[in-house]
Amino acid sequence: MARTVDQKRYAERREAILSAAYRQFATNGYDRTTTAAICREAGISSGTFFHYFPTKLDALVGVLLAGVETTRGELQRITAASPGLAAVLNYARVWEKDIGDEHFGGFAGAVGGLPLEPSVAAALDAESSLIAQFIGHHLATAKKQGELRDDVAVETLSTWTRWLMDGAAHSAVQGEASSGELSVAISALLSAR
Amino acid sequence: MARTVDQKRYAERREAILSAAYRQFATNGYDRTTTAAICREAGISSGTFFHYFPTKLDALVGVLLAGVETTRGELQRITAASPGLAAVLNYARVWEKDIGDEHFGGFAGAVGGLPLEPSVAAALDAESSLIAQFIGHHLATAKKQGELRDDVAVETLSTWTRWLMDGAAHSAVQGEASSGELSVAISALLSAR
Amino acid sequence: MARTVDQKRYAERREAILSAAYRQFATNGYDRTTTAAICREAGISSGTFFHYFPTKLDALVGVLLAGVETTRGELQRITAASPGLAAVLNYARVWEKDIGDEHFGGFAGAVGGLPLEPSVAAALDAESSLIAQFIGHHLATAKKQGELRDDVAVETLSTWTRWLMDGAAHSAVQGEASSGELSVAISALLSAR
Amino acid sequence: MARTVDQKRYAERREAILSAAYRQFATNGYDRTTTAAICREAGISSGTFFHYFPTKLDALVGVLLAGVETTRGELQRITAASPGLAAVLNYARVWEKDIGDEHFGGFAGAVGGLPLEPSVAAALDAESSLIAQFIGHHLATAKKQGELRDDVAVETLSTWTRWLMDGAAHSAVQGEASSGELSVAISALLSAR
DNA sequence: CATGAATGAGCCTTCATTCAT
DNA sequence: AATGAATGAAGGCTCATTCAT
Repeated sequence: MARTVDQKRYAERREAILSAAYRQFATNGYDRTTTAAICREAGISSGTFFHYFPTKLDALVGVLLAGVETTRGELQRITAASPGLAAVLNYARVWEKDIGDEHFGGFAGAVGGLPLEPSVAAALDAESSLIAQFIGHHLATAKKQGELRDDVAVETLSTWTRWLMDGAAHSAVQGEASSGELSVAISALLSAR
Repeated sequence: MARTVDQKRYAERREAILSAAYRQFATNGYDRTTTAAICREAGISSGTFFHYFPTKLDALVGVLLAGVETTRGELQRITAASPGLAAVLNYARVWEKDIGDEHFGGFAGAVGGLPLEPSVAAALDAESSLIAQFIGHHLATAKKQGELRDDVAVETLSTWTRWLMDGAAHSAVQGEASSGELSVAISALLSAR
Repeated sequence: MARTVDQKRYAERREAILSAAYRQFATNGYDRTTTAAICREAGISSGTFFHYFPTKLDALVGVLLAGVETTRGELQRITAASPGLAAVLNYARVWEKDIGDEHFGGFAGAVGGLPLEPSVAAALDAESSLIAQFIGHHLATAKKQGELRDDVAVETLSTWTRWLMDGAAHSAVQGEASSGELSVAISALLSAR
Repeated sequence: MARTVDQKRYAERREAILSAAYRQFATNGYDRTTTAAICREAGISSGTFFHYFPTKLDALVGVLLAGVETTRGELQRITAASPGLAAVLNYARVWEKDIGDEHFGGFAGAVGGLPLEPSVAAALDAESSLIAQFIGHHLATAKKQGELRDDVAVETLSTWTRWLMDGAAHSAVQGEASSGELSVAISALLSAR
């Protein structure tokens, strides 16, 4: 029983630290975020921080991997609900909401500025692979169903779709809002006409 | 006479420092780049560095503004050579070459990770405004000439074009090459069919 | 328990740093005192120094405020022991001993040379107000008891008394000893004859 | 002829640098005054500064020695005009005006904060010896003329007089004005009653 | 588990002085 | 004489990490 309580307490605290770290990284960038600031925001001591994450980089990787899990869940949900082009467009809408988050841009920048540490690169790769695979899979289905234009290979269309998503994300970081436009753009680019 | 020599010498040295700073920022990120490393790479002393750039941030802004001038030159050249859709596609090819540069990605990340200092933001704005204006101008011309699809407003097409460019840049940063594809994608997205 | 020990240890260490800082400031002046020198003299690391005093200026203010407390204590002791003119003369003797200290002059100079930072000015004000009030209070009593000359207002006599004290301090800084003369001078200036 | 012009030009420029240095030292203290700031205020280049004063310390000594000359002149003037106690009181009035100068305090502090360099100490000594000798001489005369109290030795009265002057100077530095009071205090302390 | 005092390497920046022109 | 670019040593301060309690 105690074990159960401990594990719950442990998980909650870990979550709290991750959340604090995310906000700090997003606001100040990785290098300018001090572990002390994370501790303060999470309401813990520096020693405690160390219990959960041996190094600052571990905390960043933790945030990143948590993001991967969230993404995985969203993709699964969407896959279950709608196949083909609709799935991709639905995810574009989710994406658009994510990149509109006040912290998204800062966090993306914080990570981008890093000389790619292997563990960070791995987490980043995991996330983008997940998405690339999702798009590839559903566009292949869409192709079979004749939903896509015919003059360009599916693989190329997948790449272009990701470009639009990343580009929209970049715009969002610059503070240019673009509500609802992304899925329209993707549709315009991919659809058979 | 001495004046002429001095100014030339001054400009050359400034250029050399800027170049060294660019490579360092690109490789290690802004915060992890030490002024000592820039000095070493430029072959100058720390005192000389601060003679040219009072602070590390000033050096970054210097790099950025030099980039703006380069971009301005390229855009003028292209504008003079080809109007309308062709101009945009031509710049897309230049862009594709730029983002393929081994340092481009690192430098973009280095800048992105910064809590936007006003001077940095201003330089960044100057560059993107230049490009946005260029694209807007030439797409408007293209519209008049019937080169563009009719179902989407020109302003929207401009935004989508920038999305594709930024997205391709992001891909390049991730190390995914995309030789020649960008202009094809833009053409596919914009062209009247 | 641990708490008690910690607080004691903390206070002792703080005291040791303050003491080292005092000697350094007195010997070399504020600007020429390096935090490294204070650390060396106190036997601590640079990090520890900043754990106790975030900036070098904070250490100076700490020294100053500790001095204010010492002065407050002396004045209270003297006030309790002897009222009127005697109290002032007794404090003059304490003052004479203080300014004879080998470090007094240097420290006074170190502080005087500073472009008055608000926090330094405040500490300095606190000390001189304490003394001015003490002198004013006891001379007023002396006046009532007919111990003072009658041709000059009490407030003026207070000022003059402080002038003699400050002047004697200045002499001491210049290395001119003046054992026991200050209280005689004050007495000669103030007494009813 | 050219020689005369050169010498005049040299002297004027030296004067200008000294004046700029004085204001800078007074405003910011010796250590915090940069040679660059002195150059800027004097309207010269760093190289020129070096022609006149090989080191920053030399500039300070220059300022100090110029002050000694000024003081010497004042004392001679007063000595010629009035002997005995009157001379001392007259100089007290001059002193009071000097210490009221907006830069006096700062400059005094700037010098006081220095770890006594021999050349600085020498200049300071020269000035205070001048004054001590002046006071000693005129009080001896006053003694003979029966202008002084009888219960204290002349040497002691000289010391006390300097204490009052230094103390008043200290008050002035602290920003407490004391117009006209100093000579009254000295008179009250010294006079036969 | 939790705490927070302690460490010390490393960074940006300043500035007196030199010297080629 | 005058200039101002160049130097480089030195200093205050930060912060990730450790460890005794």
